[in-house]
Amino acid sequence: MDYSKTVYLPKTDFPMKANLSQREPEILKLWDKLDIYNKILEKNKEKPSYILHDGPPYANGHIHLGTALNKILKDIVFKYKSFCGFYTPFKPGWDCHGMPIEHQIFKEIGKKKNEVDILSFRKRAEEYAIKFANIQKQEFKRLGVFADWENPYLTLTPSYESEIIKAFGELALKGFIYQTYKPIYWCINCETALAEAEIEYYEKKSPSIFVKFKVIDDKNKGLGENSYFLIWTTTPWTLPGNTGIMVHPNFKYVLTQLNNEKIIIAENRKEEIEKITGKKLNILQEFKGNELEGIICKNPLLDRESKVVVADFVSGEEGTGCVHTAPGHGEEDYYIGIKNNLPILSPVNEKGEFTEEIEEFKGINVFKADPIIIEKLKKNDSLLSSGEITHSYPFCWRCKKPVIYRSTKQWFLKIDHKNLRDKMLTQIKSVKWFPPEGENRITSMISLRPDWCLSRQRLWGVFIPVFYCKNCAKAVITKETIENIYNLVKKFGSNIWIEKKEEEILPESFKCPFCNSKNFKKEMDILDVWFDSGVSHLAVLKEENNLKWPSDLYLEGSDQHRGWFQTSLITSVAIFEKAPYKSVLTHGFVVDGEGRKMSKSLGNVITPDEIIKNYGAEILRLWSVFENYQEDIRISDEIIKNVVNRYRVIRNTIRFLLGNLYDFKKQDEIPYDELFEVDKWAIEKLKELKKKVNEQYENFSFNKIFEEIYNFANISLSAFYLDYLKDRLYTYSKNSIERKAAQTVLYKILITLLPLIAPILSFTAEESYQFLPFEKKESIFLEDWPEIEKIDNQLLERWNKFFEIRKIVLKKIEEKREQKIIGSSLESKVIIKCDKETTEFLKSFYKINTLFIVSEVEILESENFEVIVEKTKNKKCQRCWVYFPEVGKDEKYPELCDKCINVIKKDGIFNRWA
RNA sequence: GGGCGCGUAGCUCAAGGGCAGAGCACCGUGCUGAUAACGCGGGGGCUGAUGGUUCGAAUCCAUCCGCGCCCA
Repeated sequence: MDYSKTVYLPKTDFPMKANLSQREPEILKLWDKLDIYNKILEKNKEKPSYILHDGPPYANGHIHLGTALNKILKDIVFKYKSFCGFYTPFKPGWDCHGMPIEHQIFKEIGKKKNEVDILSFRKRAEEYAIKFANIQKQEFKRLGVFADWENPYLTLTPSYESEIIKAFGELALKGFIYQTYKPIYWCINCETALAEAEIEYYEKKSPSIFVKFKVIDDKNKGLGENSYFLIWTTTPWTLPGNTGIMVHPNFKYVLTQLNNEKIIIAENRKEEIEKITGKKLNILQEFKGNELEGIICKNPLLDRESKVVVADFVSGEEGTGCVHTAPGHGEEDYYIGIKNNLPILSPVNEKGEFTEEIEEFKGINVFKADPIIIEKLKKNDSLLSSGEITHSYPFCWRCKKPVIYRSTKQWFLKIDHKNLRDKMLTQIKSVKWFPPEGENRITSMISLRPDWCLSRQRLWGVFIPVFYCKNCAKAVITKETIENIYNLVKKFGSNIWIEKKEEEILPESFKCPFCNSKNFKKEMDILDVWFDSGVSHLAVLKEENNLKWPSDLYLEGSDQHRGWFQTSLITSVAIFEKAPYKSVLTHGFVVDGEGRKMSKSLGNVITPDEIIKNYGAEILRLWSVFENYQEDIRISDEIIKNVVNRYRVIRNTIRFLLGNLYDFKKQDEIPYDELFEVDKWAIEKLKELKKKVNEQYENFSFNKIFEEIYNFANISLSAFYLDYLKDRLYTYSKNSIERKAAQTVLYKILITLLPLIAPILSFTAEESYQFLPFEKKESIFLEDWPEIEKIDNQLLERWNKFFEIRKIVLKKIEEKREQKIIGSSLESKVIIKCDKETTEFLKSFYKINTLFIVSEVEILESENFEVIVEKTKNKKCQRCWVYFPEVGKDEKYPELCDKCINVIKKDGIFNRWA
């Protein structure tokens, strides 16, 4: 007869096939209906808070794998901390101003910066940013991320913008803000500043000249009369702005004889210079670059000094090793100039003409000045050689004309004011960095960073709230002006700066504090967009948002060491003398299967959307913790397949647990002491898992969390405990201690496992929670985190010894299987020969044959250890499939063993769904 | 070019001076009462390269190569 109807097989509607891309939207609806985010907050509202402050992604384009990864990791932290009972409001944000959006709008409308109406342009930019913030919001929600989606922070709202004004004002009043010249890309045709993104590089023909700078003070280096530094340049027009000569501190320089003059060049450039001059250069003296530092030369065009300074980026590949330095006409020149106190000149106006600063060339276009300058150098015998060169040169993206570096006045935040740099370095030490290398990284960046240039000659951003007195030309920023602007911006937004005239933005009858004049001109530069997000801790972490300052955690990509971590720290320490975060976690970048970054040109871009459509957001969530996120995180078809595989194993284990609990009620629970020893082993393994997983959540070691859970499900459960338990679950009497004890353990495992996986596998945890066949809450996320319990290590040790022997037994069984002597392991009889101690050890295990899943075990005392497997001579019980000697002896049930006969008598024949 | 980091099996990760390991994938196989599931067994490595320190190096040192982030 068919006894399969008489065994208690698993039963559940929880499907084996996940079908995630269809099922997830259903679960999202459930969460929406429950208003799960607010329910979680409600549950913990009296508890201590844990504030994870969301770094705002840029509101441009769709989310990509990097932003998805970032938000998923934040969501995992949010869910874990809320499970642990913290009050965890999470306010998401978007960065809305700045160049990328501005650039995009210019592309769409096909106009130049000085051709547009500022207000309508800004309106368009605003619409664009809001549109993409909303798109990304939907995309983040689809990932199963819980957040206060209805109340995000946008950096373009009046309330946020007014906080930017306030922060700038505080910094200014504390003396951190100053104004000075800095070179920027400038198009003299469009008469506008250009950002890096607006530059295109093309080949250009330029003059190539070698120029002598006469030494006027050799600082006792013994150079003697008629010594010259030889420099090379392709932009003769920048020579009037020259205030220095850079040499490499470690290069070898030589003083050489050329005709009746002495020329200093790098030794390894000598041959090249000999070619150009056609003369052999005899070495008179040698120097290391840093020995030349401080020597004073004379600018060959004007009566101005030019100081020798060292810079380790000086090239040994071209030129003379002595580099003409005009701090007003180049980025590197500028930083070197600042470092060495070289004057930063800006003798060129917006049309690209020399100003009265260089009387001789006043009104002359810089490019047209080149031949004039070359001619003058030739006349005063400063020109060694002159030629032409074709090289890569920056051009304007709009008019395609060559651009120049031009210095304009810009606003800066002084990093060394009031010991800000040192204070930041101290604060960095008090912050916990995950991984710890992050501390080192940001420390070295802060130690070296230059002052922060806050000015941008752009349209899409918050205006720098400064006025210039038309009478005395001084910049004016006072407590009163800031307060007035703050109130106006809070009410009307930053457009007010354009919409209103100066006198309407200034406090009533405001007078210049320097000269009492009443005529002002407002600053038209905007703030660096990094300033916007850099003050988010001020604008967002406020009581009115139920948040608090400082935050507990910032969690962003490792590029933010230079970006947001740093800008936030600067504003925070400058204003409050304290870091805005207690800990900072960084993750690496998403790269392809070969470790290369994703780019359109490489064609290796994978989008979150593809993964969601093909596999489900759950797979993306699992991928996010699958690898060590502290390094680069790879993604490829193979990796995704791997992730999917592991997902299936976890899902199936949950399904097996659910299926075997269909008739279990909480009151059936068997107390720990009455459980079988193997059940206690499973409980101890579960405790061990809880402890490890908890530690790893605390350390944010997400990939280890999943590995632990996976190994538990796969190795402890699937490969041993569950396999072993089938006999007890399926074949013992419905309400027997064997069966109820087993179910007790499965129940405990399941209700522990679901919270442990829920922060990561949120969809699956919720889905399976809804299938629990007993009383429960509305959502898994309203459950409590499993309590950590003391582990019985002695018991685990004892069982480790058992597993060593089991491994040998399994190997021997496999040998017999290969020899086609047995198929199912239940066909085998295991004979273990071993010493007295081991004999006693093995005999102490209850029904050890069931632990090996074999029918018979014989333990014999012997000097040598040996395991023998043979085919059992017993007959197979048709109900429990175990081979017993008594099978065939009962008249009524000749196919069954004694145990099964008793079960049938007790439970009845057709008992399966009873 | 500089700073920080990474490089161990096809993939994801361990081992941090003492026999190079796990899971997945792969191959073989069992079961048919987790069945698009589950069990068991197996093969697979010049630890990115070269040189050094050491009785002994995946591990420590140097150089190089490749990759990522940031900066120039």
